[in-house]
Amino acid sequence: MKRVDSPSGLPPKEPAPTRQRILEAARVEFAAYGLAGARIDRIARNASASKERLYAYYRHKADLFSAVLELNLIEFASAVEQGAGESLPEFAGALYDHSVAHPEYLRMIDWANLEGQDLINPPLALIEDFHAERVRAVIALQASGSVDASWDPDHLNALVFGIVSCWIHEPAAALAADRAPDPATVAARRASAVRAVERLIG
Amino acid sequence: MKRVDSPSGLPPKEPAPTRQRILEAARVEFAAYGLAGARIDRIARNASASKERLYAYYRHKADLFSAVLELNLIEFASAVEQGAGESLPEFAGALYDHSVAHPEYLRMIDWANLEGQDLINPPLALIEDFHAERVRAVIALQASGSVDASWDPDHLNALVFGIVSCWIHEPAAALAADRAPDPATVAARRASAVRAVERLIG
DNA sequence: GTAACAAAACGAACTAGTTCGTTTGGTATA
DNA sequence: TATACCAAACGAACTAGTTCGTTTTGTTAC
Repeated sequence: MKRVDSPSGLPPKEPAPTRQRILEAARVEFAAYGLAGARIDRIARNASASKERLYAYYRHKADLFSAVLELNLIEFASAVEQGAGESLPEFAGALYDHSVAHPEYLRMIDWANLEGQDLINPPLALIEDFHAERVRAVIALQASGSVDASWDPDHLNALVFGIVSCWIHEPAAALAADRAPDPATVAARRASAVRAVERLIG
Repeated sequence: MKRVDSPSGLPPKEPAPTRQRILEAARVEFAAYGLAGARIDRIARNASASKERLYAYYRHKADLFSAVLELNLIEFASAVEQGAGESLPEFAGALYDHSVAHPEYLRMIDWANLEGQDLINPPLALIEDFHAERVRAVIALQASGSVDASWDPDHLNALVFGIVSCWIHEPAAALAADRAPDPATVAARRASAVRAVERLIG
């Protein structure tokens, strides 16, 4: 019997090796439920894989969590560095857009923050690299004169991050958000975040 | 035989009714491990109470979580309204101080944000009340001319919240914080947060 | 004071369901 | 044959929640 992965004449559609399907399913699961709340059986089922395979590729649940976190950090960093060059307000806007389009990334970071304090062996280095690069970018902007040089670049970086993600963490905004993105609100918030950063650097 | 609650001549030391000891232990447990990660047995043990008593006072685990969240929100709101009146930067400073002295409150809010989306029956109203009050305060400050009136008060409120808590959520700062508060850093961050808010309202 | 009573609490065992991680037997592919 | 895989099941530990007999504590009446 032949493989029927691509029924029509469509491109081969690389059948997504089992390992990656598992990682992808784990990504969804961990972002939604965190480490303690995630269920291995659910990950395997959603990956259309067997648990036997899951444990063939990842030793522990925490191992898989760590792999997801690592992948997320890499993708997040690369996505962020796209809209990085120009100005800090533009960067904030790009970051905001990304967080709206892909909330899983910030969720995963929050989970790691709350319950992953121990199992951040490879991820930790990634975080530090990413952070260092961002701080370098801020320093460069300060040197170029477009950003107030009296700010501690480390602090300014954190502030931008905090401003962009404020609606995700502010209780009223976050809990009221039972499936109600509302394009107009999103746009208005984006504008406020950008404006806030503009004021900071002025 | 006489009561031997206070061995020495110290004040009676109201022996903390079981129910409250349970609530207090649950507070610590949930703030540390979240809803899914918390262990009922551990709560009972740390409360020096029996599980029988725990379930006599609270129906479910989620019930207890909800009670903890509610208590936290009430205390947080009242603590916050202390340093509320004056200026927005001062308010931000007070909020920052509180978050440093009592990180459990923001942790609990984060947990609720991530995994408590369903069980926020009484808490939700509290959050909305607290939010409404904060927004009113911002509007008053705008009317008095001390805060730029062109800001959406709702947004400004969220921004202040995001600025104050940015070091809690920024990955590098949060994960690097393996028991390293460092008074000087804390003070510098506080100053930056206050300064950031000053720039926003100017 | 003390006997009687009830509420609050203890503690230990127990139920029933869940969950991680492992194993086993079997199929398909190269 | 060897590798990758699956479906199913299993075991052991864990967990929420319950039950029950006993003890402590506070109150009320005598």
